[in-house]
Amino acid sequence: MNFSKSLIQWYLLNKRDLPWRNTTDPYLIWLSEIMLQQTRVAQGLPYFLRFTEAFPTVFDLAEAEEEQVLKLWQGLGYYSRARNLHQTAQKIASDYQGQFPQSYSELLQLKGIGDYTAAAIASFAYNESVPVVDGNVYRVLARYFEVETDIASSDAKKEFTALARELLPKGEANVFNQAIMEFGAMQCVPKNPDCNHCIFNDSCAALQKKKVAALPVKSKKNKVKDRWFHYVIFADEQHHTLVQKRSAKGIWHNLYEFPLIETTASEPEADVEKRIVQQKLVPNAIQSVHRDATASTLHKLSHQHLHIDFWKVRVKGTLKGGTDWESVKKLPFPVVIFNFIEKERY
DNA sequence: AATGCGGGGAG
DNA sequence: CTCCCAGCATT
Repeated sequence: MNFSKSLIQWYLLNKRDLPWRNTTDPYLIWLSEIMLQQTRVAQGLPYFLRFTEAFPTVFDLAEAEEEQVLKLWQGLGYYSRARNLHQTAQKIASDYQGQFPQSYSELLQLKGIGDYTAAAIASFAYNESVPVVDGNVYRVLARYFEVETDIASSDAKKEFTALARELLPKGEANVFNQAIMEFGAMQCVPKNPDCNHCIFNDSCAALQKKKVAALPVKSKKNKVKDRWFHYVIFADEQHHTLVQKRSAKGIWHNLYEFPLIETTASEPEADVEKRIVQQKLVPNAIQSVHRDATASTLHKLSHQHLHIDFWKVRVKGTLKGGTDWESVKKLPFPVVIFNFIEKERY
């Protein structure tokens, strides 16, 4: 039996039962695909369940406030996905009467939908014959066919897409695309795959040449930038505090945070304390300033290491624009900040 | 063609 | 610790 037929047969016997596989509703498929970009199924699944409960249809999502969407997305990361999701829902609701476009090329026009996601929706919802190429597909094909092209290079995408297109059985895009990704996620895993119990252990080129661990080739190395965040948690006489929405380009766009003093290097506590007092973040008289030593943490993102301190500042009177703690908890925050908020007792 | 964007799980 | 996950937008 050929590669594709074997793969589909394996899939039908071994596939996981996942909620977005029991539907051809493009809304649900779209939602799952956006959530699963660069995200493991185990991490995305609870979010998918919460989203579909909160927003059963694309109209429900379109009518929501962005803040509510971001709150539900809190902790999943890559928040531009949530913002684009919301924007696109509004476009589908208003320009398309709630009906998703039904072709790969039309789907590709929508915000947040790239080559992979357009192919996934088109094949899963409409069985259009377009190949999906994600991290799983790179790995499975690179190993089985011993493709040594650096998958971080620009032409790798074309090469692997062309290969996947050739392998796509006519009329079976839906099941084949699901199959090759599931195979990559469950069997042909990045580290220490169980090749002894693989259906392709007599035909996989990488296995025969003992190159499984070396494929796929991926060159990328990312430089990590260090940043120092000093968050100021004010508390006035009403036990209210201050939060602000991050509006600048960069991480956590449109999420909330406490007033922030960022330094380009680690600084002595006394210097930071001086900054907090001298910057006059609020007009109120300051009663006390101290760093919450137990809350300090190193938060690691893919490209940044954030050295985060939390400073508690008691002030006299009433903070202008202050918010009570229970209301604060309802806003969308980066997880590292939300973890602090949840531990905090007021 | 490169870079920025999150958070977490596996080894 | 490193790698990488059902990638996309921007430059």
